Amino acid sequence: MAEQAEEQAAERAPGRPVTSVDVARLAGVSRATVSHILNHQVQRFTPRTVERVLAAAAELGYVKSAAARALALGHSDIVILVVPDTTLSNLQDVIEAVSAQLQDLGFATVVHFAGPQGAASGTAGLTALVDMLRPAGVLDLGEAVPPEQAERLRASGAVVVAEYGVREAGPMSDGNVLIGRLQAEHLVAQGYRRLAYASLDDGRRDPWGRDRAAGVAALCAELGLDPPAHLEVPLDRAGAREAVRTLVGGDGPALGVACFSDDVAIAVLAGAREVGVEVPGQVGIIGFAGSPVGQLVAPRLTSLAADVDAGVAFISSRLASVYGLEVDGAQRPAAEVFEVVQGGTT
Amino acid sequence: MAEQAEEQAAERAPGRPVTSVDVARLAGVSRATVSHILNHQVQRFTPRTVERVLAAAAELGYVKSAAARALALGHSDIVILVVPDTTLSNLQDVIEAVSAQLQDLGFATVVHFAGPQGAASGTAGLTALVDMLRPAGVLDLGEAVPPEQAERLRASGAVVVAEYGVREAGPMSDGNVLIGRLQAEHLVAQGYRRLAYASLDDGRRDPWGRDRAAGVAALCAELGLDPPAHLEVPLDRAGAREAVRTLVGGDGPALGVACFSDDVAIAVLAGAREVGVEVPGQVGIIGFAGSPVGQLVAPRLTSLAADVDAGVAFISSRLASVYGLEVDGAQRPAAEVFEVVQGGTT
DNA sequence: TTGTAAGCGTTATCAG
DNA sequence: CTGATAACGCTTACAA
Repeated sequence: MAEQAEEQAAERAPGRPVTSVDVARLAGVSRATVSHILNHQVQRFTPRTVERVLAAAAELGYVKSAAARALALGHSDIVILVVPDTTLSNLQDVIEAVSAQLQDLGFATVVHFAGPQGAASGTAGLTALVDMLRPAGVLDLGEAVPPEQAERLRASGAVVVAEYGVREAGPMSDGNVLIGRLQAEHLVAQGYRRLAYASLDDGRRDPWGRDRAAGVAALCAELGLDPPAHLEVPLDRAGAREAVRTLVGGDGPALGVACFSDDVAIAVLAGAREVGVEVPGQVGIIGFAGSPVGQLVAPRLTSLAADVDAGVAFISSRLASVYGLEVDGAQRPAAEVFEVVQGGTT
Repeated sequence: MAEQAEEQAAERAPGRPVTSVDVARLAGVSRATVSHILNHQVQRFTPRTVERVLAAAAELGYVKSAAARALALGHSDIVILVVPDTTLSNLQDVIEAVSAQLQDLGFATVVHFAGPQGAASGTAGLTALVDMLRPAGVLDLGEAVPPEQAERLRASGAVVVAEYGVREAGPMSDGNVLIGRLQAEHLVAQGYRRLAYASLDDGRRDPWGRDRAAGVAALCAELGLDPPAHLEVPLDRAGAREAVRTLVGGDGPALGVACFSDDVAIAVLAGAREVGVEVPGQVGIIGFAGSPVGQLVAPRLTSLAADVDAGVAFISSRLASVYGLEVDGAQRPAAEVFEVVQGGTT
């Protein structure tokens, strides 16, 4: 059906995009009728008219112009998903999951990559996008939108769902706290009584590290363990070596390290190898994401895998609630979303 | 200056955005004059008029409505970057590089992830997006847009820069051939007389593999070596083992493997370890991207690193030339963009 | 050198 | 039930 429609559209008007007047002509009604039927209640029209309009629209492959719609209405059905300047291993999966969920809610998603925080140009791109699209919402995956800009966007009428920052606690924050806690729980279960959190040090921002570390710290506090150390691990041998060396000084109890990602875990593993401490004997390592490459190194990584779909469901559910839409996803990530992949590093 | 302007705007008209008619009124000219001065040559107006208009615009904090502009112009300042359904390790770097470059040219970038080739939804999504946004351009990172659809989009008036496919040779294709050749040159320089190309087998598409392999093959032909074998490597232990086993049968000359990515190289390395062949003695491995994780495994990966910024500069330069903009980037990737990172696998 | 007026495609109001 | 008509804010011939 779709292919047929598109073919027809191509045959019909080479060069000019399909507009509502085309649909109106084909259906034998006025532009206003088309607009009404395509937006408001289909109820108030003759079934036959509705049928004709819908058929005509489908046949021509008609899509409302975002520009014109935004101009007339003041806002569009588009949601801008802002990706922070952060190293995210399974970024593609996350984006696809969010897009799919928003699509089910009737929103069209466009993804915008925020540049490095400093660059003035970075926020300019998003501003231009918001000005043009008047989006139904701006979803910030993690501190990509600075507070003052968020305010400016709200002033422009955009619904900014950016509660994921460290600044105000929200589901995103909760989710990351949970991740840290689950990693810590595994380490404790494996017998490690001294914990640490390892974040990534690669020049990019890390909006989630603090929450993850907080999750680890919370468990330590509950169990009466020492507060976890925090180390920043760069993805290179020398840096990893130094980072590990700072922690495995004396001959205290074995150290369990919860890592920001599998890449960081691999770095810690490399650092441990360089320093000459035994894994998992003296140091235990658990990564995050359960990425394939983690299973290819020796020894295989222990990692906390996440169900991406379920894990990001709450993001779209937030927007849905703003617009009063029904949604089946949970309001915040639960432990069932995660699962430990047992490797050889714990 | 900017803050001042915004404050004034806020004070002046709470609620309603500043339009060009406001500027015109304040400057004592017509809307047309404002538009002319703000867009075209400032030359053709009285310095005093120009001054007044500019001052008025600044004072009110006026910003052109992108929606209205798009509507009048027929297209927006938005560029859609289409990412193929491919596993790209440094995808984020590539996207950010392209975004930054386009931003400098005055475009706002949105990223569209093309679904699996078969899925009708994937191409339909892009079509809908193009119809909605009327983008200034559609940039295809690699065979994400099938030829028929590209034609259809062009018919809709979109500027499609999608010459990167294998179908028609272009800068992108050249670049990938070059990558394969440079990898092969390194392997040959290290003494390997039997080459192979290893692509990634993960269910996603691989738009660049053919060109990379062609680059390897070309060098082999020039040097009178046997044509390179081609193996598909999945990112898991068992699969990697099998892939390696098929190639290192007898006791022929040492085999040099040029890999699609560092992840694939790590998989080949793992496979070799499992099969029990020596690296770099019996098998030499060179990855691609020079990713950090490649330097953290043991032995360290030899890899062909790429300067992402320079490597993708030609993409934005293509669009710039279409719009007659000045750009300093080269028209196609050159060898200087790449550099071999010597590790322990060759 | 500057102004007038006709669109661009959609939505909302108000008649018929 | 359906259809004119008027915005929305900007660009751009064309006229003065």
